[in-house]
Amino acid sequence: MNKNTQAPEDFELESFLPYRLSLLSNTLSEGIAVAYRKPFDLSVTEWRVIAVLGRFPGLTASEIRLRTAMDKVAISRAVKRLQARGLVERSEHREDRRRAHLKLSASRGRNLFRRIVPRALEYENRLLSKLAPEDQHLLLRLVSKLQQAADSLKSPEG
Amino acid sequence: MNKNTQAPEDFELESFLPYRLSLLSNTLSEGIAVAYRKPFDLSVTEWRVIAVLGRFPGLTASEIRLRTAMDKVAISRAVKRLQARGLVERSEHREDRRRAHLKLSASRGRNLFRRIVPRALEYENRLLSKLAPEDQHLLLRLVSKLQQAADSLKSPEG
DNA sequence: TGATTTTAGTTACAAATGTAACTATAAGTA
DNA sequence: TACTTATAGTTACATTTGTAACTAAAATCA
Repeated sequence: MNKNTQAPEDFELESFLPYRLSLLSNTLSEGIAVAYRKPFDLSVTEWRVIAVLGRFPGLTASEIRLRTAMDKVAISRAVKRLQARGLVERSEHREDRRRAHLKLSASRGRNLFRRIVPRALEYENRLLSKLAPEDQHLLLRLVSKLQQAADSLKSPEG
Repeated sequence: MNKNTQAPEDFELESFLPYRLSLLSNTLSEGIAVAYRKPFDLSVTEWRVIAVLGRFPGLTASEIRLRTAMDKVAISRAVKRLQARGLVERSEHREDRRRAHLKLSASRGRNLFRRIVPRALEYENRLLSKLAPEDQHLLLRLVSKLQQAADSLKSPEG
């Protein structure tokens, strides 16, 4: 399935799937940065927090973590900064004072969200439009499959 | 091609391609780390330098950069550490004293290379073996296509 | 040839990220 | 209830990574 045989001397990094996906992911990352980092001064983590809260207002930090596989420290930092910028608000949790519900602020936060999402989607669309429609579906299906496969290898005896 | 419409409120990060590829790439990264980071104390960049020099002995740092899209500072640091550990050797460039040819040391360096490559390939194989053979080909083809697409969007008016 | 610009690679500093320890609260248990 | 353990989230520190400035050598050019 790629040029690599089992002979070490023939190993080609360029054909190695983890390397290629890492490259691709970095390229896309740079690409969408144009949608949020440059114009709105947001880090990747901050954008993800905004994206998740835009869709699911009132989540706690832990719930964001469950949804995004981001680190809890990273989330804490992102929320702190977003709050300081008046983009995110926190409110008390009724029966647990350790937690806090988070949501985009009605004006600045949600406004930002509404401006970023179309840009992000536009980038994704421009990208996918370079593939034939059937390839677009295939790609997403295979990415899902591969993610499953990779996850299963993490647990003992995948 | 995914669940995202143009309505911001419906945006689902989980369906957003750049996000999914970033997740996938991170999962694979952790996965192959078992092949080189834990057992041999190598960073991703260090492993890449070793991989490239294993295949193409005598490259200069700039040539490594051209082949791998890694940053020149990152390469410089990786080479420095690998050299200190006796894994990489440098030799003078005949007609340009700014450059240096790099290669794995005959014993320790090449030895390491020969031990890592099978582990890396084994991980890749285990991963790909979870996909049907025709899906394996498809995946690699689509990754290539998408990389091309992403690259073309970087230059003015892709 | 001498002056200027480019290139290879390194060093120094700043910013981002990861890891561990910590605080506060809640839950479990005896 | 008192005591122990677990959880949510933060803070502090170490490590990694990125950016800019720098050094040395080579190439260009007048």
